[in-house]
Amino acid sequence: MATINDVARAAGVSISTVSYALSGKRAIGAATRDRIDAAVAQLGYRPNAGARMLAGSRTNLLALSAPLHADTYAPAHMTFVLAIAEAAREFDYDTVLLVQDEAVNGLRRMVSSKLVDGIVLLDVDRDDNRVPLVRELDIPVTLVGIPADTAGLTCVDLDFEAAARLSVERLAALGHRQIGLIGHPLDLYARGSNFPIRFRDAFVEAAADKGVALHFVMPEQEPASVRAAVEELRQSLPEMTAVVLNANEPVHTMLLELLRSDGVSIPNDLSILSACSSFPTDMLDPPLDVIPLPALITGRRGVELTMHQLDGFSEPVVELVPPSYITRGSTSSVA
Amino acid sequence: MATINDVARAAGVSISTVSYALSGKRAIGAATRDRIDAAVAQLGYRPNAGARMLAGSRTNLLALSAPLHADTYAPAHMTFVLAIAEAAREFDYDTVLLVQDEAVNGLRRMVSSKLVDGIVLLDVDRDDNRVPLVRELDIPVTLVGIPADTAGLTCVDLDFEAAARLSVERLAALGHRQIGLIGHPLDLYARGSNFPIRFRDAFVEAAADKGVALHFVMPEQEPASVRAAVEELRQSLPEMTAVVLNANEPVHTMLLELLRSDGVSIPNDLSILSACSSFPTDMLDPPLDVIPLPALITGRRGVELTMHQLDGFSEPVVELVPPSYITRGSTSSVA
DNA sequence: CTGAAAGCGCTTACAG
DNA sequence: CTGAAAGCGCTTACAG
Repeated sequence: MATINDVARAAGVSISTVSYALSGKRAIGAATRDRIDAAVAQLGYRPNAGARMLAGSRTNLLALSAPLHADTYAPAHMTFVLAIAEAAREFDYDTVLLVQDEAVNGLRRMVSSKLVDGIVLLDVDRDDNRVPLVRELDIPVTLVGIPADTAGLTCVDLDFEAAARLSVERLAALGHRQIGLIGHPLDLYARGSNFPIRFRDAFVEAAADKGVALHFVMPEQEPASVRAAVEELRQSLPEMTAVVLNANEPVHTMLLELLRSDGVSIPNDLSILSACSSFPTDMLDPPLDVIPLPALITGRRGVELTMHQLDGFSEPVVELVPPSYITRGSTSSVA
Repeated sequence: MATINDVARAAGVSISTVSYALSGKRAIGAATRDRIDAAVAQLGYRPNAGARMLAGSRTNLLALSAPLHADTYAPAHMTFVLAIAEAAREFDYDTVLLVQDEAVNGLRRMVSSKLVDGIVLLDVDRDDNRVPLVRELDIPVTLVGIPADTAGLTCVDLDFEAAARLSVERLAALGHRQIGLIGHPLDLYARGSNFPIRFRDAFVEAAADKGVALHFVMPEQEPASVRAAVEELRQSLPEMTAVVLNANEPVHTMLLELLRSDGVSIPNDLSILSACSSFPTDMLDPPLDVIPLPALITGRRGVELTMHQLDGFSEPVVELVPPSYITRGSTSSVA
């Protein structure tokens, strides 16, 4: 493998000139630059990562802490991981993946061995055990997700509270007075999971504000449980005209299948809105109105905020991405 | 951050002694070792990753090439990624994640910058564009999955052919003479995806061997498509008494839901076997007999084979993990 | 616009 | 059992 010495020799310059030509950190004569570029291309030279880390101030490596809980929904999770790894590449960074219980130890290891320049945390719980560690770490960190106490932290996430309000407001404006809310499985809330709780609480509040009757169910991801949940909604809200889903894709499919076999027509008999979904709802039958969870946007933003910190921009911020509403014809006004 | 010099000074020894004490590469006096350990603990010393990479022969970093196709099934994929990242940790390795179109360029970058000691490839197609590159790379590589031409490559995967034969043999032994096979969506086969094709071809062959009538369908992951597939099976095989699923979890759920609403009793009316599934089939209703796709085993084995190569063990091998059959009561003999 | 040289923090022969 | 020292391949003041 060619080294910077080989390139310097081939181009007839010193290694510092090669280094500067490659980093662009000082002006280089056109002829010199051409000779260097040619030598680099011909030798297939690529700087040695270890040497660069040791001599320079950057490792060009980013740690992605992605602990996976038993109840982690893989597709959404994968979208975030992808978004972050790809965004990192745009800044010429590679991503070191930290999983599972390695969460806290792994972060410590990354930092004290100076392997990475920054960290992005995924899957942040309200009361996340990585947060205390992150506070004392002297390295750029961004949380994708909002813990209970954000003091001193840089965070980014969809504005779930605004998404919940938007859900209620849209349906209330269409005349709906009884709305069923289908949430995630119970244990997610019990564990202190982040966004399901934020969404639920804001939804309850917005419903109260708008004078909308609300019932909340948390089915498991299986047909029988979804069926029972729908029954419960019908019992509690005899005049229910709309359902909001803050749930995973399989629950959507099961619900639509169930309504179909019950002969329920959407949106004539029932309006349906999918809230904070990371999967495409236009593939469903029928396609559903949706307030997307923009994993690509928040994931990428997590990387950008980390890079900003690397550039010395270090004021902690909590960035909330405003929700958007996409119409697919699954809601209508009450007759 | 403490360096090896700080530790050496605190322990009253030379840095080489510290280095050897930490690596265990030569004998150290008990008293000396104690002083070094104490200094390391007190200073919170951890070797600088860049310096280690540059001076040593190992980077302790493994590249995981995990391109995600549009039709990648996230849960199975995530299980592999997890298995590999965790197995790597057991060898004191961290994992650099390479995604998407970065596939080929990313590998090149890893190798020429000497960032990683080895590579594991996931999601290997029959005719994978990473394979030619990997052949010319002078670094340990293991493919999890078997490409069409394995010359010179180290690969590991479930023995899908054996799994297909095992499926047919078990059902044939129970007296089933007409078996429906529900595969993955059509485009997977069209794209030259790896294991679905291997499974299908071996299944067809084994069925012929056993004199079993077979019909093969490839539904999309939606209720209507699964329903149509089942109809097609019933048309083609009027005496069908068993169905084998080589499909993703949602298709399982949809099929069982559909059979339930049709009043089909399992296994009395129909035997069902889930083949090469990476998710737990005992959570289904009813639980299904399964030949598991042991992602944890093959993923971990992929890492182990890479480590073997690092230790100088470099004969290319194709390791096929033998399938196992787990009974859950969803199959029975034909009356 | 370019070069000589120090130094980043380790590992590992070489010596004793 | 331990140490002094070379060297890994870069980056970046320091000089000119």
